[in-house]
Order: sequence, then C-alpha cells, then structure tokens
Amino acid sequence: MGPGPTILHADLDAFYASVEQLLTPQLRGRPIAVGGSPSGGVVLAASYEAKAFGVAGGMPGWRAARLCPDLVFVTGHVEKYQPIADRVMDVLADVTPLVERISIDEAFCDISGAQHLFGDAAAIGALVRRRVRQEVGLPISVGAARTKHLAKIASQVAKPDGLVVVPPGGERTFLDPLPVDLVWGVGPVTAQRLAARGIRTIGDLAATPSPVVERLLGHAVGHRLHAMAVDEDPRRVAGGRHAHSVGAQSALGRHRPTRELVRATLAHLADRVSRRLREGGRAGRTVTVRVRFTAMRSVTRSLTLTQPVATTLTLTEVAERLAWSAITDQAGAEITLLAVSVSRLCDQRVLQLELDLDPPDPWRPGSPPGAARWAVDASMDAIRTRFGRDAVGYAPALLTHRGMPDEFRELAEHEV
DNA sequence: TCTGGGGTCCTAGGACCC
DNA sequence: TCTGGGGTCCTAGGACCC
Repeated sequence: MGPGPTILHADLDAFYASVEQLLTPQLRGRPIAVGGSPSGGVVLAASYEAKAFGVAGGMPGWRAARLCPDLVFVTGHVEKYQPIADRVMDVLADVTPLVERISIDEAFCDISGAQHLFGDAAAIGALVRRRVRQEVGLPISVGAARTKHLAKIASQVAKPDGLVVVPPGGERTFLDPLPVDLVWGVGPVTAQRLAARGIRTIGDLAATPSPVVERLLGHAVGHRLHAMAVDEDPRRVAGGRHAHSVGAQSALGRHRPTRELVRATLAHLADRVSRRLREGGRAGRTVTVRVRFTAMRSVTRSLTLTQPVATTLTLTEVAERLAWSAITDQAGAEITLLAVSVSRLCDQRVLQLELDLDPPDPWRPGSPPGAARWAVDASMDAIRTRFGRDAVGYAPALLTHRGMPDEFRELAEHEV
C-alpha cells in the first residue's frame, strides 16, 4: 500500500462565474455567463446552472443564448478576479510552501511535509475547502493522489464543490472506468483517434501496448498519454517557472488588410508584448506572427534574429514584414485576427551591454539605432509607471478597440 | 449566427555541419 | 562520382490547456 496521497490539486469551480454570484446575490442559483452577449463575443465562464444547459467557456455568445434562453450575461467585476484568486492561493500557502500555481484559479500542492501538522490528505483537502468557503466565499474542488496527473483527474471528478481522495492501491479501480478525455492532453482530436481504435476509457488506454499508442498519436504524445494511463507520472510540484514566450493577439472582425490597419494593430500588439518583456527584464530572438483569415484559417510566419528584441519599434517592424509575407501569400483574403509573439527568451540585462554593437537597421535606412529605441521605450515605460497605462501609447485612434478589455487580457498573462 | 486571449509542447522537413 | 549518419537550428503547422 505505501504512504498516503501527497499531492493535492485545488481548482476553483467556474471561477469567474462564482465570483459574480458571490458579489451579486441575485445571480446565485441562476444560469449566468461572464463575457459575450447574445449577439456576439465568447463566453469566458459559465455558472454550473448554465453548464447544465450545455453552456461552456469559449462558446460564442449567440450559441449559449440559444442553448439557455434564460441565461444572464454579465460583464463582470474583472478587476476583482486576480486579488480574490490570490487570497485562495494564500490559503494553500498556509498549508505548504510547495505550491505550483498553473493558472489564475488552480494549483498543485505537495503536502508530504505538512501532514504532521494538518493530518492526512483527506483532512487537508477538507481544511482547504472549508477555509476557502469561509474566508473567500467560493466553492473549490480538491483532488488528492500520489501523482499530479491523478490528483488533477480526481479534482475534475470531484467537481462541483467536492473532494476526492484516491487511496494508494486504489488507482486502477479509480482510473479504469473514466473516459479517456479526462487524461491531461487528450482533446477532441486525440479522443476521436483513440475511439476509432475502440479506446474509450483510461482502462482501455492502459491496456493498449505503448508502441501501439505511439504509432497512433506520434511518439511523444503517445508515450506520455500511455504513461499517464498506467499511472506513471514522474512530475514533481515545482514553483516559479519562467514563461518561454510572450505574446498578444487581437481579433479584428472581417477586414481587407490595409497598410494602416495592419500597422496600427501590430504596433499596438508589439507595444503590449515588448512592454511586458521589459517589465520582466527579458528579450527574445524569435518573432512569430499569426494571421487568421476567414473560416478560422491561420497562417504563421516566424523569424529568428541574431540579436534578441525587446523594443516596440523593432518588434513592430519585424512583425509587419512577417505579416505581409503571410497576407500576400493569401492574395485577396480578408483577415480576422493578428497575433505577435516573441520566444527564445533570454535575460535582457545581457543585452544592455551590446547596445553599441547594434547595427543600423537594414530595412529602414535612417531609422533610430538600437540605443535610441531603448531610450524611447524607457521613457514611455516611465510615463506609464507614473501616470497610468494609457497615458501614452503607440496605438492610433483608428483602432476601434472592439476586442477584450485589458483587464481580461491581464488575467491570462503568465509570469514573464 | 460565425467563434477571445494567454500560453505549452510536438512533428516534419530542410539547411547546414562534422 | 556518389556516398553515411548524427546533431543542431530554423520554420510552419497543429493539438491542447486555462
């Protein structure tokens, strides 16, 4: 049998929607959607009352409204989400310092060193749930098991507002009957491929030889999913990881791509990305642009530079060239989204020493050399720090800001 | 009635080097 | 003249997660 479960996965239930129901008592017990509207946009989160009708996050608002005629759309107290979620994480940190937050509303905890203080996994799970309910006012589900993967599945099974502990030795009994798409990394496409081979439960997957799964899904994915199905998950709980990429995107509606629209949008996105890079003391060598055309058709173009970038102007120029390379390849097509991302990140401080070596920009003779670009960004950053984010910006007024408010964007940002 | 925004990881093919 | 095999880097696309 061995020792008891040592990993907890704690996951707030329908987080944004639960916060709205907490703040506005009239919304409690009612089907609500945060974000979107009956005429457009997407639903960011749905309350359990709405989920009962099939409403889900990521769903277009019009479809949600059709599924659930009484659905209440709320804009949300977006600015409250981060501080409230942070308070929940503080509760977890009271139990153990080994907390790995994987998104705004969920985290793993290694409780192996906490049990002499607070009891076994079941006791700690109950304690966390009680404290979050009493001190924050939100429902949270907790799964406990020997591995992260199993703990995460357990918390999904526990939802809503429940606790599931997988006892050592009970792993197969727990896992085998569950649908295979509860395995982390199995989405609609993979589930369909597995179903075509008659693999529908985690038990089916575990009983299929690993090489067969690898042939079906590719080496890495097949190997990992099979390992999870047979309950071999070596991952440890680990805190504070750096992001590997920083990006921003903006949905545009349908537009013929004009120089003005593309430049204004990319300048705005490049500004968001480079500002975050500078705030994190980072820069990156690879610039990737994604252009989405109608019918959700996407094309990406990327370029790896010899020197890392973190300046708005340079990033804008590179992004513009990449975007037009994609757009001209799809002559005449309308665009619906532009995205800019920077990867192969490195520490920016190394860069500062190389300013004098920055060669003149070959694409734009006469453009400011590297040092001047750094200076421009530094003063803009300083103005924003003193007078607020919107005090100064690159984005021209022609950007009609039809996308998501910045507060929503920031919720999704990872630690740079 | 027509789909947000932030990320991670993997694959496949080609260039290039030894 | 034609030939091996491995490694690394880069690019484009795609599945998936929250």
